[in-house]
Amino acid sequence: MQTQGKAPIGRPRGFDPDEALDRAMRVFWEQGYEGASLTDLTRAMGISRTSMYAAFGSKEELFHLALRRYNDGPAAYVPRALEEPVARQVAAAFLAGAVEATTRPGCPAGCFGVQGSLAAGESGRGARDTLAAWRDNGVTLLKERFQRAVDEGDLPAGSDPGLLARYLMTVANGIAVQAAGGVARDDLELVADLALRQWPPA
Amino acid sequence: MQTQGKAPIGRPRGFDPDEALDRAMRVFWEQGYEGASLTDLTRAMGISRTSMYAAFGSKEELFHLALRRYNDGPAAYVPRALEEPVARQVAAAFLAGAVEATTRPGCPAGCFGVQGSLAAGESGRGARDTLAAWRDNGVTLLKERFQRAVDEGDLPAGSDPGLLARYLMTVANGIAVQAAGGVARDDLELVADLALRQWPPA
DNA sequence: ATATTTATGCATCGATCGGTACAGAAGTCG
DNA sequence: CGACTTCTGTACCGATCGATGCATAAATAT
Repeated sequence: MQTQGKAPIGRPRGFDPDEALDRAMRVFWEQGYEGASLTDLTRAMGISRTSMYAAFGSKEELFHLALRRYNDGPAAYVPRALEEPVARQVAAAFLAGAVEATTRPGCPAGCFGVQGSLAAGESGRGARDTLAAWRDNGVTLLKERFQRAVDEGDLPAGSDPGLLARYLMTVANGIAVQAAGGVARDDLELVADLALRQWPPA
Repeated sequence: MQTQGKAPIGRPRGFDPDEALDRAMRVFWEQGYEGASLTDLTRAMGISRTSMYAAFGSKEELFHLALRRYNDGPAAYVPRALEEPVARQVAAAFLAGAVEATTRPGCPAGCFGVQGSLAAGESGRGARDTLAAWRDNGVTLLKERFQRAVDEGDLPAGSDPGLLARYLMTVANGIAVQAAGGVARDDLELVADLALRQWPPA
């Protein structure tokens, strides 16, 4: 057997789907779901409308794939933060990651998961709800991690894991809004530090 | 002289501009600048396209007027908070107002000043920049108030008014994003309380 | 070789976008 | 009463929206 696995039937693609998806992610990130037209997207992706539809299905499916790519790429700081040994470090890594991801030099300012579709007309409801669910999933992950921290004793017994998780996500989302408005990374790092000053003592 | 001032020349308006602007504000609030079509807007306002353009100029001018109306209405908690006697009460009133305004039962969830236009395509850049400037103005107002608080001694001498202002606006914006995603008022009130737990002692 | 399968480029679809021209309606002026 | 001014409803503008039909190109399969 040949592990190469090459030679798919039919005419081969003239572009790299990963690269194209990456470009699309950036356009959605910068302009939002409704603000990104098919013309904007395909121009950035370097392919025709036909090729986009053949490869990704539709604008909304492309958006979903772009979100997954964002989740696995720029937002990968979330699962990494969850792996920190104690709750306080989880919180610090989470906010530091949020600041870093929303003020990355070569990328659009802000968070895909926020400005990708926060408010929308009829056509953007799907994207909006998808992002809301994505953010809420982040809260759930943090909550479960902090519950574990309570069990392990690195959070006081009286702590409310759900509230701490919600609080962190709120600050991170606020950082995303500030970043989208052009606030500098240094300023947001100070904000993140301040937000952690009230963190429950270990 | 007659203080009545009535009898403007020409055919009188068949609608109340204030009421119409209020309806438009809600549509922008709920759907964002780009997500709100002229059809959506005029239907909610109860007038024709022609009447809207005659009275308000354009979609973008209507948006600006809607922002002013939001600023003077749902966002009036900001200047009220600034009038609190000491910094801590200013901060508490500001966040409490943010929670109240973004989770008001009869109004769209979230903040007009955030979701009205956070990311946008070419056509929505004006609206986006206008909102970013509006938010930044809020930071400036808070900063000046906290500078005064330092001078008056109800904030420690080493405090950074700009940082405290930026922090509060960040939390408020995060609350707005959470609210837009459907998080309940009670939960956000707890988040606001937690955000203030580290406030510098008087 | 021919058939089959898939991708591409071009042209275009109907719908909707923001914005207006125009005629008539509804008032105040003289 | 007209004359003038302003507002309203209809019908429509060119542009753009997301999405496709179709002929052709480029690969494998037989």
